[in-house]
Amino acid sequence: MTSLQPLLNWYNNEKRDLPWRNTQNPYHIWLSEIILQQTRVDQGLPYYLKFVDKYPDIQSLASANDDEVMKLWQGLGYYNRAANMLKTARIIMQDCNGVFPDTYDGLMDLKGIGPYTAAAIASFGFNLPHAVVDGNVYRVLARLFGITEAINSTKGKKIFAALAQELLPKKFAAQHNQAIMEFGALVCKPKQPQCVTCIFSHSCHAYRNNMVAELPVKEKKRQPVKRYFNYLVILTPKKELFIRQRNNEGIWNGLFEFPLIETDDIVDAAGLASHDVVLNLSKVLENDLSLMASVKHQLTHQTIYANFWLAKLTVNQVNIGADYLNIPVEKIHDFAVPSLLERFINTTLQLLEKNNVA
DNA sequence: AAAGCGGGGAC
DNA sequence: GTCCCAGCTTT
Repeated sequence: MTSLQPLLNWYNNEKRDLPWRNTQNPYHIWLSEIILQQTRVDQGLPYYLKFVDKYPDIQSLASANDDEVMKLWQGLGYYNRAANMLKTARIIMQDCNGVFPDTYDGLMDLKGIGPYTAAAIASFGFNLPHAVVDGNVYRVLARLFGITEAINSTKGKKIFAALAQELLPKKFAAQHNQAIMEFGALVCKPKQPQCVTCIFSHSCHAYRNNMVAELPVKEKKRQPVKRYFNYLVILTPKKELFIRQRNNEGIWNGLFEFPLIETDDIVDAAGLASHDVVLNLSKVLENDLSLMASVKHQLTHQTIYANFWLAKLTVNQVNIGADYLNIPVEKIHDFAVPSLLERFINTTLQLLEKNNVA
């Protein structure tokens, strides 16, 4: 295996029709690449269409409202991507006259753009000879060449980056980069790769040596931690509730949520009574806190057990802190919230409203 | 070098 | 349940 020459022909015959292909508009390419970071094409596609429609150029994005962008990003995950995208759009407007940098190094200076995305924009947008190395490329090269170095080790990253660059046909950088990623997504898949009909089956090191299932090698990750969230759904007589924007550099940064009490273990209503927010409410509660829903939510590195507690008040005004917003129940749909809350809002809270129990 | 960051699809 | 996806930032 010394050349990936058959790849371009395969790509021309088998490629999917995707809206960010066959354009050299750096803004559109950048937008698609940010959205697709650690995100499947099927999942990212509707978001790409929404963003292009609402923000057709970098100027419209740069002048957008932060919370509005976050709302459009809701459900896609890795929310710092949206914040960094907005920062970068504004920097390009202010410092670069609205024109995207057209060099790899210039792109690398921007927030949210790393080695992969810089190579992608450089090749797709400007046809510069920089090889992309994403999850697909790691897998394809590891198998074709039988590389057992871990793809998430420093040494491994260097080896794969150098090999990818060496294999790049410099006159066809954009096509080749698209092709190898598409090949990884459609043929050389993580599970059940299509080895029998693969164009490289005669030369693939992993296939010839029965190592396909073992490659690529990845150093193991740690165990998810368990967290226990208690959300207070505080309802006033005139049907308003309280939310707050997360601003702690942790998960869901920039999203909104109900008042949250995090505990070290599962607690009941009595176990919440000693916390400040509940103490502040205690004199104006219509009943004790009642459990509305109990939900398990799996993130990559955290397992969140969330309980939603209904706190019906006898008064409309209550002082639980300056950073809380007091909004009519139906306005919750205007705010970007974690998927965990979105599901609760569209099920349990919706029922509560409909039955007019509130 | 290692940790942290989402959500969903495939198996 | 596990794995992984057009990765990047921070420490």
